[in-house]
Amino acid sequence: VDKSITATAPGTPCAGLSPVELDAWRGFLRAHAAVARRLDAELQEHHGLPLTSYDVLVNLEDAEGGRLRMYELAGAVLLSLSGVTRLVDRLVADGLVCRERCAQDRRGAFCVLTDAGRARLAKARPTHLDGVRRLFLAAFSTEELAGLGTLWRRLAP
Amino acid sequence: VDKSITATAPGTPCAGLSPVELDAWRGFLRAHAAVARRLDAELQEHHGLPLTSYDVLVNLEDAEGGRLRMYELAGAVLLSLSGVTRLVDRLVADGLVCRERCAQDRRGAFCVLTDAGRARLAKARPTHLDGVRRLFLAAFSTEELAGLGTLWRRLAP
DNA sequence: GAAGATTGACCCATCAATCTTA
DNA sequence: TAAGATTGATGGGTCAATCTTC
Repeated sequence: VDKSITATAPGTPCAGLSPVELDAWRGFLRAHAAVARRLDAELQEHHGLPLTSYDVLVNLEDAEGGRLRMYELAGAVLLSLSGVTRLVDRLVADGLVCRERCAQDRRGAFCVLTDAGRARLAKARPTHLDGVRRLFLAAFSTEELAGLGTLWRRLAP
Repeated sequence: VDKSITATAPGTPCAGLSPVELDAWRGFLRAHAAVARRLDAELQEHHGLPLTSYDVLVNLEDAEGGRLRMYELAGAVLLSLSGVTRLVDRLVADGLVCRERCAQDRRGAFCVLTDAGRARLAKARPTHLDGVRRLFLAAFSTEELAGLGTLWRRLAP
């Protein structure tokens, strides 16, 4: 019997992954690590802006009135609520956003993009988009990108 | 002219991404964040083992003699050298690995899998593999997985 | 001097507990 | 009591500087 695929010791209560599965999975992990690392480094070097901070600015600019509730921001940037609190603390210190108490529900707070934040984002965006194209998009055809898009949609939320 | 694709203000020195590009890129980021988060949580809950620690144990077991130089380990788990030093510190404290000075080159150090580490890995592996299958592999056909594998190979190292 | 690895200072994120307002 | 957000404690990571051995 050919055991070359699993390389699992006899008696092990689980079978290993096939080469195809391994390549898809490990490649996915390596791809993410490599691209995210370099994008963050480039953004940091040229604009003093970590990737997560950039992500916050982008989401605020896309939002109505340049403002988002803290919990909305957390959902948008894939961070915990407390993580967003700290992140916004830093951005406030840098003058890129400000907080605004919510008028109707005084428990709530908005995070609002400042003019300085908008300006910084405008400068950083070309760097970031260039990086995404160069390090990720450029490797694939339009059809392949469309394929990837549909594949991602299948993963459970 | 149809500007609906870019949504970029006039005068902006870069064009935005197309919907197809956005779906492929953002989906990639969300997919990674979601899957990695849950895998780490499951491993941590059932075996008290973070994903990076698990990754170290796997790489050691695959290696000749269950041992790897620190710099080799760093390359394998996609961490900086100092990051690996800290990580191995923790694993040594847990008794899952031990350090061994290199005989030929006394600057170097090996990280060696202990029996306890091997045992812990054997228990954790089914949980991890099940998670990878359930949260990632199960969403795709074999052909699609093979496709993903070839796509990842195109990204620059 | 350079390679292999560690350490010190610091950055960034999470969970659980907390504070405030509804 | 519950919802929105922040805080304290802690885990885990990076870079730059350092120590040892080649």
